[in-house]
Amino acid sequence: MKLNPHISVDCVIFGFDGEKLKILLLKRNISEDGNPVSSVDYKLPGNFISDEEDLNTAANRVLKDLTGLENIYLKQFKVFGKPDRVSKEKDLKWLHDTTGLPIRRVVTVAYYSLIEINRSKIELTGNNKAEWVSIEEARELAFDHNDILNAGLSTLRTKLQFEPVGMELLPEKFTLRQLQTLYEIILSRKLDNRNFRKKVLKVNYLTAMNEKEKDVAHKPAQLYSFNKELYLNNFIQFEGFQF
Amino acid sequence: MKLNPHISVDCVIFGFDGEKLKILLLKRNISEDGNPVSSVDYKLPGNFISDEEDLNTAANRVLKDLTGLENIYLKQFKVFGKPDRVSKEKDLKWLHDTTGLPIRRVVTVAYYSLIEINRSKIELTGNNKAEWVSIEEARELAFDHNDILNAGLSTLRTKLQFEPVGMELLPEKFTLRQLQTLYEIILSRKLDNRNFRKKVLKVNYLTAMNEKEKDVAHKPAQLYSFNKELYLNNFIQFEGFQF
DNA sequence: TAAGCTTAACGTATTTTATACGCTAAGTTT
DNA sequence: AAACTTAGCGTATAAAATACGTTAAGCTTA
Repeated sequence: MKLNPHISVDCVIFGFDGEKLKILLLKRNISEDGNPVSSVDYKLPGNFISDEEDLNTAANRVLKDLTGLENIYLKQFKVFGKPDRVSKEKDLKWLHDTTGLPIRRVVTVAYYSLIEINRSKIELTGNNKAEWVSIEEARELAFDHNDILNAGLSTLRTKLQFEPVGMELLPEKFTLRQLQTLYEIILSRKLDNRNFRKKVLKVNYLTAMNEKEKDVAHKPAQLYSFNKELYLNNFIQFEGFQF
Repeated sequence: MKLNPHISVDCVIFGFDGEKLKILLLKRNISEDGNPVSSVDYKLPGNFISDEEDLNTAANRVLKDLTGLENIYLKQFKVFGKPDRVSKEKDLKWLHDTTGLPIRRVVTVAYYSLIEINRSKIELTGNNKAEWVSIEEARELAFDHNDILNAGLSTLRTKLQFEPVGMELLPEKFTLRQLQTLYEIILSRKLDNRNFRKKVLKVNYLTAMNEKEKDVAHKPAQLYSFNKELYLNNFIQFEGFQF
């Protein structure tokens, strides 16, 4: 029996809660026959794509179905396509086909997405329960999803050096401290706050709001917002903060 | 009738002849019924992949079948997958399937490759004739191959800024002048030769040979080679020349 | 209410890196 | 031997990255 190749889209969805970098995973608590499973299983959100669907459309659909959000930062970053992808027996139960056949080979187009964690209304019902998991805890994923996650994380780190993508993970109004903490966490190192501030304020696409931080036990900081249009207009090839 | 998605691998193969940046294209001179065609048609080398084949393996196979070369710089850079990819009637004749059906949708995993132009023994026979075409002349490609080519070129330019990939396009022994010319052509601007030399000689992965240029009508230059192992060992995340 | 704590916010000195440009050397061609 | 061409070394200046000092503004607590 010859099986056709199937194309799926998987998304590494990043979020930031102010302290940790997180990713949105699907947790399988209950096996298909209704019995509880002993081992906890996570997988990246994803789906097979239909013949008529554009890849980017499919990725956006996965994101919308899960979070309810649209027009979100979402970029393709790699394709995974080993034919022996499904090697472990237990992984087979994750795989469905419209024909009901098990799938021996899947080509996965991997996307990474940056979303503001509080805007997402994640789906808590159903068999696949969505959950924000911090990077350190996100190990032991199904299939080759660990590889995909690591590749996505590496892409995010690299991207951050050359394009101001950090703002996508923050609320519309944010302080420079929040931005710096985010950079520090993604890059895994401390940054000098005075130099960070200098570099960041040199660009013109950060607009100071007429507003300050509230309910903090110290001097409240100025709030800023990211002017995406202004950034895109001045964008030549690369622009961002290099640390 | 429901058609299954098909996955193909297309390669943007770059070469450098000392003066121009070129890409390896397949030229179709004769139509399928044997009559000459009026319009010249080019396409990128590529192939459909079988169910059992790894994507990278498939790309390497395309490269080897065409040039006879193995272990060549070859990197995946983007996936193209609009369902309406085949829109023009004339493009249909390029598409085959093992079943003989026309293909309505193809997902293409695009690779770019850097090869030393003189090492390739390209296949000059057969219906699809391979030809090195300079970038400026490479217009009017079949399907969405123009998009793929442009994306590949953009990837190469960006990559060059951060990793020393230029050497892949040069012979094993090369002069700094050759290297500079290559950089100038890919980046489309003149570089100061004294500063270029300073920056390039600071790295440790360029080894001076005990040999000089020959048969030139001026002072012969020192020959260098690229020590790939040394580069990869010292490689942290990015290293290269930024101009 | 004053002292102490925390983070915001501004500034300066130093080092490193990038850029601009002058000049001599070693070959070939005429 | 003079003219020509590219190789190859150096220095002076500008720009960017880094290190670090200091005051300000609000909150908490004694």
